[in-house]
Amino acid sequence: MRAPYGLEIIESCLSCPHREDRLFCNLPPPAVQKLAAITSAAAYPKGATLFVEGQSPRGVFILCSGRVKLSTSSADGRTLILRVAEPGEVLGLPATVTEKPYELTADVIEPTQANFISREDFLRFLGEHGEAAVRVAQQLGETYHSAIAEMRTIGLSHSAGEKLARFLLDLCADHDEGKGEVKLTLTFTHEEIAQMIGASRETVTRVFADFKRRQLLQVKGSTLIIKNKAGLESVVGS
Amino acid sequence: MRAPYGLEIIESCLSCPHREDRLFCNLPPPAVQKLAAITSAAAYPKGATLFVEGQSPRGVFILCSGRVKLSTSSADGRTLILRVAEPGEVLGLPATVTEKPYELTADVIEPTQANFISREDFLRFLGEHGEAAVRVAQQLGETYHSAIAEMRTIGLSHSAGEKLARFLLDLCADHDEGKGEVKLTLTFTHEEIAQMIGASRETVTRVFADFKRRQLLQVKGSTLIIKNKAGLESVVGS
DNA sequence: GTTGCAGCGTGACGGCCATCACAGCCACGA
DNA sequence: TCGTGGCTGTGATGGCCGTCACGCTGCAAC
Repeated sequence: MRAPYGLEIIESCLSCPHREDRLFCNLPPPAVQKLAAITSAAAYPKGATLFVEGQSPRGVFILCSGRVKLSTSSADGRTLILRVAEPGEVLGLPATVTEKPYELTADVIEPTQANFISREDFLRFLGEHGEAAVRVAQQLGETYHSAIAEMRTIGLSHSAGEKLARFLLDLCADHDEGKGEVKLTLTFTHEEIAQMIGASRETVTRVFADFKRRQLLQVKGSTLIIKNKAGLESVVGS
Repeated sequence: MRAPYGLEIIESCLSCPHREDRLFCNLPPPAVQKLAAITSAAAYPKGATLFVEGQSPRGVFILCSGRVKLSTSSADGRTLILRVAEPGEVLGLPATVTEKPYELTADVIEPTQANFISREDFLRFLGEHGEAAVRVAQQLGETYHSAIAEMRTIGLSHSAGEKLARFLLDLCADHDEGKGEVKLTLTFTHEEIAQMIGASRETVTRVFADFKRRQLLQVKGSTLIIKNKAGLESVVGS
């Protein structure tokens, strides 16, 4: 799935395979050059933290490879995971453009390479290149969309089963458009899923067991097979 | 609070008192003129609907006066209210810039006057005026912020009391920075509050009763007095 | 007036689920 | 080879809160 990037990617992450379909593709050459000039690349090990909720924004991170968990947590230690960012996404954008504190915490869960652009440079760049600002607005709109989707799975369902079903169907939608039977690799622990859907770890385990019993899905190691998508959908609409 | 606008506001809503601190203030004169040219004003009665979740985006609405409820709802009739937009806000922005369906439904709850700009005109305008695109990005960032805040009140709390306390404290933060005792007018029914915090109407009633009993707040008609803000905060952090 | 309706207050009941507690299991390293 | 730590599975328990049901108030229309 993801290419085994060598170190050279650090030199020029702008040439990574994700750029063509992402934020700053197809900008006029001078803009791309300017962007390259203010960009600095770095590698982050698993467990590293790009930024923390409440910090004043240092700038944006453009993900080249790896995966980053975006979460918020309350004083008493409860955590809510909003989403897991994949290569090509830009992190810290809302906080940077509004110049308000980061609203989320970004933790690396798979070794990651990312380009960093400082707030000052980034804002100046946006001011000088209107086309880029439009792209930024679009990306923000999409981020907002996904936040709303998350709100729906958490806020509009009474039962934990409903929430998990919604979550799994969202996964399907992202990864595959298969009709009858969808196979995907589950890269989350029950604990993490629990924090994404607002439930307890034990409940996730139990609901999974229930779904297996009802032949809705099947788990082999870390691969998960949705046997009956329609069944899951009926769980949602119960 | 809000001035009793006459009909002339429909002619030139751009001169309404909210524009100076909002989206398209301080743009260079040519941009403002262009904006005025593509803007059309209209009045909407209580109960009207500006747009519906799932519709393909027609354009953006700039609120001049009135209040508009932004909500999403599930197949089985449950409704989640995300927020209530006040004069000066721009509605439909994320959907319009991403050219994806509106993700929310906008219902007028107080007679409203709004400026409309069609999607085509708006996108062309953004492309031609980079400064405006930057403003749009900022507004989107702030909308995102508030969505995250909402997620926290719904997702990070176990008890309904916690959710209501969070909700009330957010209200305080918006309207007043008083330290000890905050007075504000509650323009929502229990039902609506329930839909905002993801609870049932009866639970909201009961929790309010509980808070009154514990001297945390006091209700007289439609005015609500937070007697003990610290107390509410301790409810949140329980 | 009175009729209707929208919103609020309150009791009873039952189910879902968070929590605690513990037991297997697997990978990994000493 | 044995520990150790992270993850998963499962039972028992209790409490919160959603739901149903009903009564109350206040307001507006006729």
